[in-house]
Amino acid sequence: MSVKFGLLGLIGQKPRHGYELHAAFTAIVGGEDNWEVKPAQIYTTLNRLKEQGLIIEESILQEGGPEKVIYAITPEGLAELEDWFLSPVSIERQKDEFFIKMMLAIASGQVDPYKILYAQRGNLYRELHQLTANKLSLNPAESLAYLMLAEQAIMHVEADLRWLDMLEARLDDIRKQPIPEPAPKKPRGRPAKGIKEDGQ
Amino acid sequence: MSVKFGLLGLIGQKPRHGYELHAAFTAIVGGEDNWEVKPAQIYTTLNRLKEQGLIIEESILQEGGPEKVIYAITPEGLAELEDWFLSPVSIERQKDEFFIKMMLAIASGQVDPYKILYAQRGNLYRELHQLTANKLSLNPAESLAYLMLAEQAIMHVEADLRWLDMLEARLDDIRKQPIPEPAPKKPRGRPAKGIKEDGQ
DNA sequence: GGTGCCATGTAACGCGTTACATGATTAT
DNA sequence: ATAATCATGTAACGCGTTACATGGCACC
Repeated sequence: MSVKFGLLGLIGQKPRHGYELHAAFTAIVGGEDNWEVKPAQIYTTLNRLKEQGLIIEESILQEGGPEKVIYAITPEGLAELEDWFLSPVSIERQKDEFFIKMMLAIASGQVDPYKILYAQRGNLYRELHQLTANKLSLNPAESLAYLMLAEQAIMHVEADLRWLDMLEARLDDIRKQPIPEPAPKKPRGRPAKGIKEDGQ
Repeated sequence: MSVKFGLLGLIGQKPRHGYELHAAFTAIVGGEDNWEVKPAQIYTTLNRLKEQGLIIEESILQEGGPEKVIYAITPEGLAELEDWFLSPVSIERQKDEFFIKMMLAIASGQVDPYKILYAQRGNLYRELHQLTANKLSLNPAESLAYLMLAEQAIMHVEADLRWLDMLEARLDDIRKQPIPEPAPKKPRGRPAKGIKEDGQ
């Protein structure tokens, strides 16, 4: 959704063409290192926006160079954009692949969970180092916004590291507990709402 | 990728059928509240795994009930699974929709950035409250793993809240800076590697 | 006979990616 | 010439979602 509304918002500021939108979007998200958007996605998203009637092809320029298809926002697009601005950003769980790996390693016994944990920690420290280097390369006098982005990424990695420490301390206890397997096949039929199944 | 390898890992433990895998996967990720996997995704992923030769249809049971298609892992599947276990989990940037909203609001002047910031903060506090309530409802004696999951989510939200505080403190300064627009159209042609373009 | 679980799918769509393909302009 | 940027797209795939569709079993 971010790309869709990002483009819509940029077109809402002033009519633009695809290539320009690609550059503007990349600039807004803090450069390619932070979020690389492929041209293909820009153009397919623009087509979808057009099909949905949120933008229209305004004109095609040639100004002594390659063709440029200029898109402009429609009243419907403006309405959707305002909705988006005012609606809260949903906080999505991060579908943690690491946790699945961990649990499967514990459950199957095929791999040492500590090995996975240490690998992850090494990875996070490497990431933290890189993020810090990147942050230090920024000039706060001219790119405060990017500095904030870098700061956010760093804070998340630091949180992950602290969490890994907690996990390590409790790993042995977790291993002792029965692996969360699906509840052992309830008897068939209709348990219904108000029924106390094998009530204690 | 998590679903793909999650299922592969579960089948690697023992042959299973789709419905069972759905239950087992849901259990491993901490229940539907944490990560709801739709049956449709299970079955389509199983088909893809089969097409890739990582699993095979082992048998079809009927045992006086509905049909069950049992899948088993292949040697190729086992090899891929081991690779997955040993490869580091890539740390993905979270494609932050909130940041885009913020930057667009600042750039366009159509919406008050503070309004968006406060809305987001309210949202995060609501989320934190819910996560905390959920955490307290867990019994550490039998679901330590889930407790760790809850803890991780809480730590992330807390980090987001601290970051929002930083952002608020600097918002006025950010607004004063020129909005990061794409670099003002470099002259055409070939700048090449070692050339100092309009060197200072 | 209805409710509800067990069990399996298909079709269409949304979003994103990789890879491929085209062509014009301009500085060297 | 050729390298590099400007500019636009298509095709195929991967992953995930929503919605739809089917049918057996068993309890009450």
